[in-house]
Amino acid sequence: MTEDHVARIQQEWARERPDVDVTPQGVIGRLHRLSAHLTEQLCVVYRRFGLGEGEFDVLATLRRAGEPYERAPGELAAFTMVTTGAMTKRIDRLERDGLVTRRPSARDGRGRVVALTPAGRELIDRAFTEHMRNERRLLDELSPEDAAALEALLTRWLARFER
Amino acid sequence: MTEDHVARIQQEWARERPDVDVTPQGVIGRLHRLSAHLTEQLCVVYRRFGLGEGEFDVLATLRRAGEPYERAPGELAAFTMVTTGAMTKRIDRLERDGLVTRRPSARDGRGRVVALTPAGRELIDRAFTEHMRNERRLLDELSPEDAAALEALLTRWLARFER
DNA sequence: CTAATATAGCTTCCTCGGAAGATATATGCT
DNA sequence: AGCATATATCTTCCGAGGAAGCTATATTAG
Repeated sequence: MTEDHVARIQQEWARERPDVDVTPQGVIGRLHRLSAHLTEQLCVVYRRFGLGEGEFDVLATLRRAGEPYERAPGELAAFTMVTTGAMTKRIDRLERDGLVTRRPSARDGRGRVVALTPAGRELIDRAFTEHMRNERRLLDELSPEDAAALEALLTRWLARFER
Repeated sequence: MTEDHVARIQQEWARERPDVDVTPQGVIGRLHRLSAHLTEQLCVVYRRFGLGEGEFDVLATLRRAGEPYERAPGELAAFTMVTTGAMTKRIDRLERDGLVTRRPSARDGRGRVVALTPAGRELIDRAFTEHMRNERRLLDELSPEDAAALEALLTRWLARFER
């Protein structure tokens, strides 16, 4: 009852490798598993709209940019933490499905501008509403106090990586 | 200073979609990004030993099983949260590199037994020591109090998914 | 005992993303 | 201006995992 999967792993390591301190696993291992479970649940909603996680992320990034819903591929790659090569392929799929367009940049001859189509905007608006409903459902497994405390801790740790 | 990447995303959504409550992003978005950063850092150590994340996980699971360091492929798949098809291929690679062996199960004609070789055991013992040093380094970005509080919260939330 | 079903592992095909390099354009130095 | 370097995107090739189906063995119902 009181011991979860990660606790059992730690006990096994304590028996097999008593010379190694495995307490960091208690945080990092659980964070890793929790993230996997959450991602899996989020993908259920993405799939309902015919999207993968990558495509959803791109559409959402364009949508929240505001009118006229445009970004450079490089910006999209940086925001969504993938390489530019991966971004090219995400945009390829979205373009094929008529959700975004790609045109040369007026300012920079090397650059491209990716823009939401009306269909893309309509889809991401519906999908995002559902997505946030889904995140709310998952987060409601925690009390509001726990959620607030968790957010503060994650923010502090994350700041060490993102600057 | 006080606003991070996720906070900026939330502000943009608040402007573009004031009808949607995006507060869950504050927790789930940060958890997701943090997990990505941590995984990236952990992979640096795996790579130093010629391993990917998947192979490391398999070797570690076998190692902490204790003598004689054996598991069924299906158990390994369940423990490490991948499909049995993915596990087959991980074992293929490890077998090719001489780190594990595969033999038929004596009890169940359908089953196989995957076992660490001496080379596999030696490698994972060295890699695991380094791995925990690495996790310690990453966790030390937080104060001990914060780390303990975070572990408690993650444990509570994770329990909702793993039973 | 036989037939039906369940289970374990593997195979095939597909999607996705990373790494490295190619191409075109931009920028900075002299 | 002219050349070297930096930048933005795309291309190619490869590695890893998922989904679905295959095969062999085990288990259960009748």
